[in-house]
Amino acid sequence: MTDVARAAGVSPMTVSYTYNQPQRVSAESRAKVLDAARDLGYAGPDPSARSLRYGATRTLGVVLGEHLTYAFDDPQAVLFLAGVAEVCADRGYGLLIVPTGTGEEDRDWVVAAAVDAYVVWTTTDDDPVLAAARDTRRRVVVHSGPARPGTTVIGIDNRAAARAAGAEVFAGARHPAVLSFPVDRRRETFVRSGIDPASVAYPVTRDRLAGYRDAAVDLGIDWSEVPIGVCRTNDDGEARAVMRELLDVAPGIDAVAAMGDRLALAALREAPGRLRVVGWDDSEIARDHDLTTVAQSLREQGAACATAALGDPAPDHRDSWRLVRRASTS
Amino acid sequence: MTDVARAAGVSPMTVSYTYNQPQRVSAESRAKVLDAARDLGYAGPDPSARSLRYGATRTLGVVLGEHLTYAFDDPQAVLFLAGVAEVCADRGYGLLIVPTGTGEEDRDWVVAAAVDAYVVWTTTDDDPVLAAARDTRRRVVVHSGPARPGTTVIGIDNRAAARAAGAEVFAGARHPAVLSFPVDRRRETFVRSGIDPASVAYPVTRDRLAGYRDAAVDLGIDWSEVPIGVCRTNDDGEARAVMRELLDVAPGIDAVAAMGDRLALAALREAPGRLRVVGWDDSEIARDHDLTTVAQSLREQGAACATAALGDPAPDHRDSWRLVRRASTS
DNA sequence: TGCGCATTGTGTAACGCTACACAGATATCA
DNA sequence: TGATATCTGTGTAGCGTTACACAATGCGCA
Repeated sequence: MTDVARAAGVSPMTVSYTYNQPQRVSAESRAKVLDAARDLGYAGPDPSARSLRYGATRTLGVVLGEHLTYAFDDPQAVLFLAGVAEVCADRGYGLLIVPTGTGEEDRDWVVAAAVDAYVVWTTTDDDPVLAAARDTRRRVVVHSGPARPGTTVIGIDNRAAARAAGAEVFAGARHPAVLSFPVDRRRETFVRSGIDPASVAYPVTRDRLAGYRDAAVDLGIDWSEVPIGVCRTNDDGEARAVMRELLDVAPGIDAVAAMGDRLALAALREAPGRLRVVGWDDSEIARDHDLTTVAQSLREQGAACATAALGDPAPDHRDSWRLVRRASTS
Repeated sequence: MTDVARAAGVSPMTVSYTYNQPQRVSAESRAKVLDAARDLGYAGPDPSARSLRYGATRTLGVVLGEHLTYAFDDPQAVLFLAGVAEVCADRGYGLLIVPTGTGEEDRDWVVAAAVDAYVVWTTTDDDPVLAAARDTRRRVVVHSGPARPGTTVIGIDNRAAARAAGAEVFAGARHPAVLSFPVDRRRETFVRSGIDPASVAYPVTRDRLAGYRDAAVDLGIDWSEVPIGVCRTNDDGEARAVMRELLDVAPGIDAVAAMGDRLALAALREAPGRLRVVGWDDSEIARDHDLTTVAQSLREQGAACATAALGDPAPDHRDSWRLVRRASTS
C-alpha cells in the first residue's frame, strides 16, 4: 500500500480511503491511486491486516463433528449447511468450514481459525472441540446439543418427537425394534436389546432413543426386550445388513422405529409387507415410498443457528417438528 | 499476549514460543505462561495477527457461482465440495466458502477474503468473479472451465463424453431431443430447436451440447431440427414440465439426450416405454432406474482442484469419464 | 581451567492496515 | 469582509503477532 501511495504521489491514507470510502477522496486522486495499483499489481487491502486492525473477521466458523467430509455425505447436514450459508450470504459473512476429525489437532484448529463465532453441528457430550470453541470466547451455537453453559442450543425436541413417532409405529405391534444411529464415537455396528439411552454419547441419538423408549413404556412394552440395531451411518447398504441381523435375532419383528428415512426404507426392503415403519426427516425418499416420518427443516435450523451465532435473536426450534403419517404405519 | 507475558513474569516472545514451539521453552516457564493465560482468559495467538505476520492464511477459498446456497442444492456440487474438503482436512487447511451471487459485491468479496488460493466451481465465461479471483494474484483452479490464462482448469472432456453418450442414445432414433441445463445466467426455461453451442455461456453446458450435436451430425441428423428443452435446474418437477413442452412441439420424440440423471429420469417418466434416454453423473437414481449415463467422479475432481490450488501437481481428469450402458438405451 | 555447545530468555523490527485528529483549501453566507 | 462549514489530504499510533539475532546460563570435555 505504501508503494502504491508513493507511485500515485499520495499518502497511504489516501490509498486506504480509496478502497474503503471512495467518496472521501477526490476523483482525481482516486484515479491516480487505482492506476498505480493496477500498474503495481496491487489488488486491494490485505484481508488479514484488515481483520487485525478491524478486530473482527466477518467470517462464521462451522464445526462438523467427525471427519470433515462426513458433512457432505449426510444430506441432512448438507441441508443444515445450506441454511447457515444462506444467512452468511445475506449478511456478507464468509463461511469457514473448520477441519476436524484429525484428532488432537482439532482443538488447535478451532482456536486458531479466523472466525468471529461458531456454529457446531451436533456432536458428542465429551467433544473437546466444543470445549475449545467455547474457551476462545467466541459466541458458540450448537445444533441439537449437547447443551453447555456458555453455548446456545438450537434444534427440535428429539425426545418428544421420537415419543410421538414411537407411539405411532409401535401401536399394536407385538415385536417392535429400533434402528439407531451410532451411540458413541467409535461408530460401531451392532445389535443389542434395551440399550439405556443415558449411555449414548450423541444427544440426538440419546433423545430419540429415550423418546422411543417412552413410547414403548407408554404402550406397556418391555424396553429391555426391544432389539436395537445400531448403524454406523444413515446409509442403505449397511442398514439392510443390520436389519437382517435384527431379523436373525428376532424373526417376528413387526414394527421398526428408525432414526432416519434411509434406515426406515432399508428395514422396509428387508421385510416388505409385514412391517410398520417410521423414519425421520421427511426426505424425498420418505415421500417416494409413503413413509411415516418426523418432518423438520434442517435448513431453517441452520439459518437460525447462524443468525444466533451472529448475535441476533433466533427461534430455538424446539417445536419445529411434525409427525407425517403415511402408509408405512397404517 | 503482552498482558499474559507480564502476568507470567516473562517476555512476550516466551509466550509466543509457548504456543508455537513449546519445546523451545522450559517446562517451568511454559506452566507459568499457561497459568497466566488461563487466568486472563487468553485463548492463544490471534489468527488474524498470525496470518498477517506469517504471510499466509492456510485457508482455501471456494467460489460457487450463482447464489451461494445453490451449491448445497446441487448434489453434484456437494460431491465436488466433499472432495475439496477432504484435501483441505488432510493438509490442515481451512475451507472458506466465499459468498457470491449478491451482485456487484461479489468482486469485493473475492478480493477481500482471507484465503491463499481459490477453487472456482464452473461458471460462465464472463463471470466477473473469476477475473477478480485471478487479479488478486492468488492461485486459481477452475472446475470444468472457462479456461483462462493464469488459471488451471480441471474437469472431464464434456464434449467427448457427450459425443459418446449422444451416439449411444441417438442411434436409430428418428426424432431425437435434448434436455439441457441453462444456457446463460438468466437461467430461463424454454424449448427451441438447434441451439448453437457457441452461444452458450456455461462451458459445461456448451461442451455437452456441442458433443450431442457432434453425435447427431455423425448420424446424419439435422441439428437444426433437434428440439432442445432448457431447464433451469437439475430438478425433477421442472424437467417434467419442459419434457411435456418438448412433446407438444415434437410428439414423436423417441430419444432424449439429457445433461443430468434427474432430467433423464423426468423424460422417462413423461414418456414411459418409448424413449431411449441418457443421463449424466451416474447418480443413485441412475442406478435405481437402469439409466444409461456418463459416469464421472466429481469428488475426485474436487480433490484434484484443491490439490492443484494448494500448489501440488494434480491430474486434469479430462478422460475420467465413462459411458455406463444400461437398459434405458437398449 | 577454558573452550565450545546446547538450552533458554529477550529486544527489535516489521507484517499491512485504518481510526482519529488535525491542517489547509475552498465554498457559503450574513 | 470575516466567520463558518465543507472537502480533501496527511501523520500518528497502534491492532497482535513472530523471525531473527543476540545474550546469558549451564554443561561436557579435553
